[in-house]
Amino acid sequence: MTKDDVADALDEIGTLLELKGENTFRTNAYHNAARLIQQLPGDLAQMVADGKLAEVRGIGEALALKITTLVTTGNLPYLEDLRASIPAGLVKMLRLPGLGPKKVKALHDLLNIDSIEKLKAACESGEVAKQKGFGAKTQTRILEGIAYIDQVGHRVRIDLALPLGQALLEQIRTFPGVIRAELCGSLRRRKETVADLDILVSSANAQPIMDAFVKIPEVIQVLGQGPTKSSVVAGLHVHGTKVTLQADLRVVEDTQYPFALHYFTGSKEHNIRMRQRAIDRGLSLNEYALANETRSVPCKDEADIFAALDLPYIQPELREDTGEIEAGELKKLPALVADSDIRGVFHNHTTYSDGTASLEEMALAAKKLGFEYFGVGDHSQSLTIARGLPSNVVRKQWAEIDRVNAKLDGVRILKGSEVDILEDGSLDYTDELLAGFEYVVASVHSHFGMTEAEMTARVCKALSHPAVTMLGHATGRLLLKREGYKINLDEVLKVAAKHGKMIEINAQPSRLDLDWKYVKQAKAMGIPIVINPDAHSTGELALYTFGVQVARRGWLTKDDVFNTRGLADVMKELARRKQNPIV
DNA sequence: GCCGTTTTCGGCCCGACTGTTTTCAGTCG
Repeated sequence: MTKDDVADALDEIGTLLELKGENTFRTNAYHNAARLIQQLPGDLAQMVADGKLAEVRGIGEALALKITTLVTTGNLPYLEDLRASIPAGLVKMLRLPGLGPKKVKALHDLLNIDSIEKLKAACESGEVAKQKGFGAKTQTRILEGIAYIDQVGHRVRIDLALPLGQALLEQIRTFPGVIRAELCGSLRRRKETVADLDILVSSANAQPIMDAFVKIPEVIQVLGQGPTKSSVVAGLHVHGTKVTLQADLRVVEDTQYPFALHYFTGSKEHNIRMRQRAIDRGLSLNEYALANETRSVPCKDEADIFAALDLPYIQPELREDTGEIEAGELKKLPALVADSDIRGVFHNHTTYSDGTASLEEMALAAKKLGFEYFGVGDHSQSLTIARGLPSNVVRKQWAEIDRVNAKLDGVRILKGSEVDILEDGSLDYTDELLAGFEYVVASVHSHFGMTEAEMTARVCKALSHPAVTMLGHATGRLLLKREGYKINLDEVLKVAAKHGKMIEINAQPSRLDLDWKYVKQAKAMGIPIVINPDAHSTGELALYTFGVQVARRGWLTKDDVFNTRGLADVMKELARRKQNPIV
């Protein structure tokens, strides 16, 4: 059982207990434990075996026992019993906006409703509105929610959400009376996907801004409008995709803005820690102030708030309560890598395989972005669907690279390949041909259905090959579409560290693996990370920025990322690795 | 369910908005 599986089980227990009407502090303990497990570094089974589980703050005797049962047996009778006692439809009903555990439980107790279908029928017949605590508006809202959940009740990738957020923000900034305005929430923390947009504005007069906001052309529906907070559904076409998201706008006084900015940036878990920190110092922190009955600490920006709580400024990407508070106390927060640190890229495609631009076009586009090197990583021969290169074409490409390099100025093409890791873990070219590349990206593109043990062994075998420089997209996931293949990344990282291999952050916004939680782990193990756009066109080279965001969420500094090095340094290191592979 | 130099019991972050209410519970973030 993976950490994610265990976390899912604990989350489910928390949710089911909520539906039973349990004390929220108890249910929160489960949700909190789920988060802790997910972000735990190292091997969970090993921790369980060593009896180290209860040492984690937030996991006590009861949770340690349940987690141990889950990890060692693969299931948990306590969860099975809970599931059996609560209809699965109730959990689905929780996804409807405006319906929480209390209302879902009431609907079940009063009207025996245990599915969205039954709920819809009961609303349409007017039964729901007759119940105590419910009314006509709630009934309508539920029906709207059932329709809404099909359209927008889902998460959206950051590359699609960001343009919509920025479109709204730009218009809001032109409203009269707006002093400061920013996108907050998970978008500001640069999560891979977001569920909604949080927009914060400071102004002396909120009402006109509220009124103007709901009239923005992108606004499809107004969900709610109060004196300082409005919620809408907004939509925009981004690269041909219709993006629809809920957007919440909050307006505060300008003196309150830093507190609100911090508050609405989250994460919730980070905020709870910060609040606790304020309480420890005899103060109360909320979205308006850091104060108590006798005094209020003025803060002109977020840095002042952190300083008032004896912390250095913490970048939004780190605010997940995964150690940033503790690192801040010790003055050990990383100086995060930035877009401007990236000097080149390694994993890209040209017209030789499934790219849309020539070698020279790609190299010139890379130069335009300020890169010193452009690494070609076209597909290898067995990936015929992507026109993988047979060995004779590889040699032809090398000759062209030499010709183009001879006339290029200020950018150099590096001879690489994205070599398939075959079913048995061997590589898709002969050792002789592999020796001719300046570097090799090894990736899995086939047989996704293997067991975890098989896939782990396959990738680990490839990583032990001396010709391999780095591992390409580590899990093969497609965000919001397809789970990655089953693989034990803890084991893969161990093998990568042992053989001195690098691991890629694939910057395609639809992929973004290695996931940031493992990026952090890889850094701790001393594994160099490479940020690759996996560009199939000149325009896609710019996607590297989404990889930088993952790197930042994974606490990486410039020194942790291989492609922040200049051309001379990179060529020297690649040559050194070829001379002395660690096997 | 967790946690403890105020502790092994009694706390556990906090405010806006909505709808169904005559003062507040539930939901949401």
